Amino acid sequence: MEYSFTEIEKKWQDKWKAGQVYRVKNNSPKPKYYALDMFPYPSGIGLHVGHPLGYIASDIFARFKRLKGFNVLHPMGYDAFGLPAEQYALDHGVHPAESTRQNIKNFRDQLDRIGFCFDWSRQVNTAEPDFYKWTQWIFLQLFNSWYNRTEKKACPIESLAKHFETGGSSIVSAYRHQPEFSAADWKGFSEKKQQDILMEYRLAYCGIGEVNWCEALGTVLANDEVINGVSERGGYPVVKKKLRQWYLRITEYADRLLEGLEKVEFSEAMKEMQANWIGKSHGAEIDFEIAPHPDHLRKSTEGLSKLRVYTTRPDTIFGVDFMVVAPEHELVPSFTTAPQQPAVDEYLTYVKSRSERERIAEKKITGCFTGSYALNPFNGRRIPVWVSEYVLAGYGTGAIMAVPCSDERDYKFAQHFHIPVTNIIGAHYNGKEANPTKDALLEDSDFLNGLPMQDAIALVNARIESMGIGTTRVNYKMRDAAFSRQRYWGEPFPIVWKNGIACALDEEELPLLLPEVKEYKPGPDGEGPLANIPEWTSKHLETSTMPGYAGSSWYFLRYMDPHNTEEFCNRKASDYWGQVDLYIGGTEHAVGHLLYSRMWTKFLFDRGYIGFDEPFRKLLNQGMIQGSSRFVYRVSPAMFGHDTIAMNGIKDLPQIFISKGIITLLNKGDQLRKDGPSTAEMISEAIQEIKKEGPSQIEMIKDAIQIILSQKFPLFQLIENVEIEYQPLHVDVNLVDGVELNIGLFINSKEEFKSAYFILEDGTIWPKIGIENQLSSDDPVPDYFSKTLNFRKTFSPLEKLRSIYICGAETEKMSKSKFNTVNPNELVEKYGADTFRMYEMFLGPVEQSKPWDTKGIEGVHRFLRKLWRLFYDDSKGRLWTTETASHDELKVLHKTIKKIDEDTERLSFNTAVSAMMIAVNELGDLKCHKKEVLEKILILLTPYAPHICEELWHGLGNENTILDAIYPFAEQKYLLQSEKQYPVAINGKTRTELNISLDATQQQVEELVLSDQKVRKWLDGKSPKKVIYVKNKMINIVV
RNA sequence: GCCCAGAUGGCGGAAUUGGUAGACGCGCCAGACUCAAAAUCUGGUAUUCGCAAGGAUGUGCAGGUUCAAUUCCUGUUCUGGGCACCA
Repeated sequence: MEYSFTEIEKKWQDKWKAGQVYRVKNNSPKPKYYALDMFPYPSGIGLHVGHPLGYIASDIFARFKRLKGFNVLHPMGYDAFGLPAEQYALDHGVHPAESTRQNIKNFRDQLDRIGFCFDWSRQVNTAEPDFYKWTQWIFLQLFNSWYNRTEKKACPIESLAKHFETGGSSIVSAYRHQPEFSAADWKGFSEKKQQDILMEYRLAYCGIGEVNWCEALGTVLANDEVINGVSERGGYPVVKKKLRQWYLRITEYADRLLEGLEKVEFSEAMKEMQANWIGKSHGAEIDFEIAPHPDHLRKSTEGLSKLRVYTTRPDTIFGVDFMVVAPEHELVPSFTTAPQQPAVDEYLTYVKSRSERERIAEKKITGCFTGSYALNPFNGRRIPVWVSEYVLAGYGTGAIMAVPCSDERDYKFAQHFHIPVTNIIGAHYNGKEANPTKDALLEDSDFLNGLPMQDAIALVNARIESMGIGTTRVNYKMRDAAFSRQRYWGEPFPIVWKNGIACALDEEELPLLLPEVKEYKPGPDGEGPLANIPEWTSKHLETSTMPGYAGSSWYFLRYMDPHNTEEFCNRKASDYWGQVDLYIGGTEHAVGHLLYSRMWTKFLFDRGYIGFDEPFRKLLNQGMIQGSSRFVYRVSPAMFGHDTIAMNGIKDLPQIFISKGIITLLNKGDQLRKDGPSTAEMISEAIQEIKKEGPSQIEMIKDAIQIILSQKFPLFQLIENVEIEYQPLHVDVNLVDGVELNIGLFINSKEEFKSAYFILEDGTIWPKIGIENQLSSDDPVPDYFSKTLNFRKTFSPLEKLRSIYICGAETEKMSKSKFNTVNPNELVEKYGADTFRMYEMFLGPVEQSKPWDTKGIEGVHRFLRKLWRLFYDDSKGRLWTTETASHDELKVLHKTIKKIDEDTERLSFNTAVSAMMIAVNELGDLKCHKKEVLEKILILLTPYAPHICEELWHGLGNENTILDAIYPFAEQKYLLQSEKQYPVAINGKTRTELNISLDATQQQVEELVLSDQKVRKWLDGKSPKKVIYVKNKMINIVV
């Protein structure tokens, strides 16, 4: 009996499907476990091998937990709204719903082949009305809530209105409305005014924000779509534009999002990233008077008398050498003096064309003096006020006091514009770079002189407060989340505008369906495509749609109760399932999706809709699988001369490809030099060699090209004295084995490659032509080729020179255009789903990024066949027996149980797979075919390779499914050992090994060790200073 | 630029708490079986010196702490991810 995986996998997938074995109920006497994947965006490219990495991990864990007696929720769905579908619609006129449906079908088909244990009856799709109805509903709850800072929770907006009626704005602690108003004021306000005020308090509110505006495309662009200040599509100019936008007041949750990190099992790196994103800082806002200037009288002087800055280092106030305001700062126009006007205007125009990313990342220092001076409140010193793009309007007050001696960016700015630096930290400042220390004793700092900076902070804060020129302040780097998109393919806002007031639709009116459109072009004035629909605009419905992260902020709750038409999720269901116990997905969601979903969860908790306020108990970040692209190097037609090409037409150009090693050689090793010093050294030596003979070697390559041309392409000729030129072309990785090109596949892959010629790694030509044709295998290699061979040997002494074509390799993001995507379907067809699953796990730790490489998959496949052969022989049939297992066999079994159990539990799947291989190897060596042992091995393996295990399980005579087998436990008696082979080191270097009983005492060990022959030899008569004996680890003798 | 992570043989990786560096797999080499191939099996495989026994070196780079460092600390280089409208 052979292991015919195709048959077996089909058989069990069908049976499992028919038996609905993965259905899970919302009640069970078993403890619950919720294992969740970040659901995919169903892109048109389909699933590539990177996607299933996390899914396989969660699938293994879900199956593992089920075997261990849990009621496991393991669902899957689609995050179906998104830009690519809309872009596809724009380009091809296909409705996003249609292309998305297609893509989902394709995804589902691909997923099914891998044999996941998803409960598909719970599938969600964020773009389906029965799902987004509830996204809209939750949005309305946010819209109808405000954040009560006293109670530290979200409360209904009606309660806020009541507060205003009774006590005005000052009795609530909340996001603060300016200016304050009394209860009487409130009652006197018009409805519009009241609503405008309430809007500012809502957790989902409408405001004005800046967007990347591309006039030519008539649309708003994501930062992602802007490259070097122009649109990615078309390369049109992009400027900032102010637009009305919806926001989520996530900043009100900043502290709770920060504190919540202590309650969850995220990696420290992840917590740090989130904490940095939230960016809580303690500092002070300080007012600086602006020195009067004749120009100021000319302009409106309102608000001009002072400039408010935010600083985390008030202690450095005597080191302020200049002020910087953001280009968008509202006071820039009034600060600018007449002589500086042209320069400032020019600068502002420049900044307007810059994306925020560029502004922060650019190493180039830019800025412009406004002409105004601020006055240091403590000593009246005149401080020039500059405007620069490195200060962002959205953070703090949009203005900073620059202290070049203690801040790196301020220092570089001062250097660049020749602003003198005041040193207030004495020897801590070396005059060459800023020192952000907090430990220095302050100098030249008036009343702070001699104080440690650390202590001065409080003193300055007290002083500014008593002077009434400032206040301490907690600030967050995090900004409110922009929640609207000027796009079509997203959830419509359930909002109607009546006389400029945003009104919520009634719950009965949900879902507000996304209407059909004829075109997906943007609407007028930066509005979305919905603004092009008269029936929509005539109802005064909001024309923006919600962003991609709306649906993904709560989808994990919907899985708990996916078909509920009355509620987004019944409280009983969410109480039963509770938090996601294990959430698996990529780090790229570290600060987006994970923060938003955490906020939504906290909000729903505040309003009593769910009973927990952190969605994910434990997070595992899977690494990104990168594509490893392969290149072939085509001799550039330019070498044959443009005239010749024009004469012969472009179609039938000779296709000549040069192998990588020779290309490297032509590059004089530049590429390989990067590989590391040892290789680099080696290469540089080789280069020296090559240089001696270099020109003639290059001539040889040219000769080879000339031979091909003259014999096969007589119309072409090499230009005299031409340099060798070549073009790297991406070659489909599926045509390459490792780095060796499969020439046969390659030439058949494209019409133009049919008559290609290859100069191979050893310098020979394929197909064989010219002089080689006249040689029999016994003839000596002609001089020309032997020279080439020698020359290649000096270049790369480690490599075997062979007659093969070696491709160039580079690691890049997987993408269709780079031909480096690998479709799991092909691998599943060739090796089976079980092999594919195990191979993805065997690649390395789940959380580690790595380039994809298929070449090791054979090993895993071999392992499964080896396992099969413990049960059946290909010709003899059944091997397994019901004999009683020996002690050695049981030792292997129980050691393996312990290892697999522990490794799976700690999500170390790659080492579990290798432990499995060791077990099968050892059982093979022991010729163990005993059911008693094999049956338990199958249970250990079934989470990883469910199909083969189910088949063999039934082969052993079991009637029930292995899915619900009882997980074996490791018995101590087979694991205990009485002695251990200790490594014995002398001065830290291992010199020998000794078998010593595990319960030996220090003294016994010392005696044993020191009497050992080898040890004595190494001691060489000297007496040891110390013998270190670490039980169960090692022994070290210090001489 | 800022934040986070990573770097170990020809390759993917192992070493869970500072304690034998290179488990397991790929590749490669040699052998067995075979008319041959595939499949399978056996042995070898970090580098270097050595016939061998054995020695030296070795976890990106430069230092440090320690009886002992892939692991901890300082600095540094390179690669990957994120940086707010891609998902």
